[in-house]
Order: sequence, then C-alpha cells, then structure tokens
Amino acid sequence: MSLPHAILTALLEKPSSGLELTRRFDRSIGYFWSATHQQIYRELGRLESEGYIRALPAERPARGQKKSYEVLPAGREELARWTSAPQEPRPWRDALFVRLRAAAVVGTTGIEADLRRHLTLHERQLAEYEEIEKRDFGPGRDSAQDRLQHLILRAGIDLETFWTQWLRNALTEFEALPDAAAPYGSGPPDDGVPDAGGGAAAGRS
Amino acid sequence: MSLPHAILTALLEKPSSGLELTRRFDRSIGYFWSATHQQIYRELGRLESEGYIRALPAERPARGQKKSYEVLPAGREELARWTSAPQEPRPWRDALFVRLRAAAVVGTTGIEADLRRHLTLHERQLAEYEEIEKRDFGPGRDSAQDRLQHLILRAGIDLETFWTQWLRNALTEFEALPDAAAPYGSGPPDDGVPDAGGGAAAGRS
DNA sequence: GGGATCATGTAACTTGTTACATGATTGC
DNA sequence: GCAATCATGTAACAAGTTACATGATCCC
Repeated sequence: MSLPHAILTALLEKPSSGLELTRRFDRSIGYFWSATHQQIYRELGRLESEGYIRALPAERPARGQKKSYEVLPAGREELARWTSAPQEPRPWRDALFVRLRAAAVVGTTGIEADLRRHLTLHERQLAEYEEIEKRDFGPGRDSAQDRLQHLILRAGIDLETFWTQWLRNALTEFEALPDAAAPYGSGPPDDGVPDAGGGAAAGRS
Repeated sequence: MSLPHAILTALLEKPSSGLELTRRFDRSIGYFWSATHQQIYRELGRLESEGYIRALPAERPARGQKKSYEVLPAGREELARWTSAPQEPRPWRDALFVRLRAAAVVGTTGIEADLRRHLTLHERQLAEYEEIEKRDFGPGRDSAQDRLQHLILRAGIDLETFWTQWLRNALTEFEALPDAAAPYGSGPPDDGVPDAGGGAAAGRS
C-alpha cells in the first residue's frame, strides 16, 4: 500500500499531472519506490474517486489533455494516518541470491560475468547518490525536511556501498573456487546439499 | 521469475512435498525469497504441467495425501539456463523510506516508535544469522557449495548490519530534530519542499 | 499536412496476498 | 468418535508488468 501514499507525498510537495509525476518518480521517489506511468494513472484514478485528490480546474475532454491534481484535506489526513501507523518490515527479496543458491547445485557457469556487470551498475548508482549528496546537502541545509531527506539519501548510499563491497568480495571468492564452471553434485539428483545438519546457507534448508 | 527456480533448487537439494517445501522456505531460502504455501502449490502445479518436475510414485487421491516431487532433467536444464543468464538488478523498494519522505511533509508523529521497533527486529535477525554462521560455517567447511552458501549468508549479515546502523543513526537524528511531532509546512498545501533546485532526498523531485 | 513528442489512458497478464475449504492421520 | 494437526488445495483480490491505443500540440 505504499504507492498511493508515495503519490500523495509527491503531490503535496507539488501538484502535478500524471506524466510529471512519472518523471519525478524517475528522478527521485522512484529511487526507493519505482512506478511506471500506467501504475500512476491507475492510482490517480483511485485516489480521485476516493476523494483524496482532485483535478485542478481546466477540466477539458481529458485524453491527450494535461490534467493536474492536488491533494485534498482528506488525502493529507490519510497520508498522516498511514505515516504514523506501525508497519512490518517486508522481507528483502533478491534474485541474485536465488541464483547463487541454484549455482551451488547446477554450477556457476556465467554468473561471474553478471556479478561483474552488477558491480558496475551499483558503482554507478553509488556515484550518482554521492553526487546528489554533494550538490544538495552541503553545510547549512539542516532544516527538519533536509535532515529527513538526507537520511533517506544516506540509506541509498549505504546500501549501494554494501552491494559494491559484497560483490567485490563475491568475485574474489569466485576466483578461488576449485572449478567454477562445473556443476556440483551432477550425479543422482538428490546428492546436493544435505538438508539437515549440514551447512545450508542462511540456515538449514 | 525467481520463485519457480527457487523451488527447483530446493527440490534438487532434496525432493519434497508442498508443505515440506513451505517449511524449508521458512527456515532457509525464504530468508531471501519468501513464499507462502499457496504460492508454492500453484507453482508446483505449473512446474509439473511444464514437465520440469514430477510427483514421486504413490499417486493416491491427492487431497490430504502427501505428494512429493522430484526434478526431471528438463527442470535441471531450465534451472541451469536461468542461473547463467544475465538479469537486471531489481530496484530496491522499501516503504520505510516512503514514510520518511511523507513525514517530511505531514510530520513525524509516531514514526520514531516504529523505527525503534524495526531496530529490535533487525537486531534479532542479525543475531539469528550470526548464530547460523557460527554453527554451520566453522573452519573446514570450505567446499564450493559451502563457500557459495556462506557468501549468501554474509549478504544477509551485512544487510542486517546496515539496517541496525542506519536505524540507530536515524533515531539519533530524530532526537536532534527541532519539533518532531509537528507537521512541517502545515500552511497552504503547496508550501512543502521546493520541487526544483532544493534539497529533495535522493535527487530533486 | 505530417512526423515527433507530449500526454492520458486500456487491456491482458503475472505475481503476490488473504481468506477459506476439505480430506487424512494421530492421540486421547 | 472427536479434537488437533498435517496436508493439499480454491477463490478472490491487489499489485506490478508489458504491450498497445489514442488524442493533442509543436515544428518543419
């Protein structure tokens, strides 16, 4: 249930049309909650029908015509309610770890190159965040808003730092691997990792 | 498309029934790709109809009767193919950052307590991972499988370390905040964070 | 007037979530 | 025999993805 609230936040920061929101998501909120324009239009429709936002005057035929929205008091209240309510952290999901676990059974062919590619992507993202930090959060910018937003940016920087370090470490491990290209346990299908008492990653499987 | 491949991996490690898979996911693979039993049964049905897995003999009426599956050669090939194919890293999504960004507009009431709660949860998870590391990855366990699975566990440990550190830092920031309970920019709805040229978190919004 | 681009949408599908239904087995 | 639990499922919905459709505007 985060997308509608991300949209309410963006609209409170500045009333916008669907496409403007899409672009702002690409540059900013999307760094931690991405959304396509189709999702955004759908959600704008719902928020409007629920009375949380309304289209600004100039209500022309619609299709092809720019349509800006602003947040209504009920929308602001809903956002405040949602923001202050406790929420469970969602378990993190990452396909890369599924792949590594699979590689431990069917072999690591091809993964190393992709890890290297991911490393480059994360290095690039980290550099982008650090650029933003230098540009937007110099000395003097320490209002409450600035601090909160800087906190979010720091999370992005720290996460990308984690990724670059972990990937470098993983690549080092791969180089030390006995025979990285061969499938492990390629005999009968049940001689892979022992299910109980053994060294299953992240717990016994 | 990770769930079917996570299931194939688990079944290669050890043929299992739906409920056994669910339990193994809870303890192990679910740490980086969670799944409910409904998802798993649906996916098992698909994998079977696609010829990637098959039910082990004893094909009794089904409902209420335990039904174990094993991976067929086609399933192993599909898993190897998927594992070695390049994939884009999915953008991380976390509602907590949406909430913080919203809090910068509608006020931080209630968030601090929830941050503290999250910190406790992440500390607990970190301790659990470290326990597993101590138990399952002592000296001597350095086969190719062990190394790969240890790598995954290290990612879990590093991520939880990130969270605990970031949350502690965030809580410190909150204590220093001028008036944490009051909404910011509570005048006209469009006087929040300036959209251009200002200090929007993670980029200009 | 015609192509590029801006802008708003529809439709179909896949994945994930929530709630519930039903049969089998075990222990008392 | 009956409650608890093991085990497999169905149904309905919500969220996210992918592909496409259509109107408006601008510039040549």
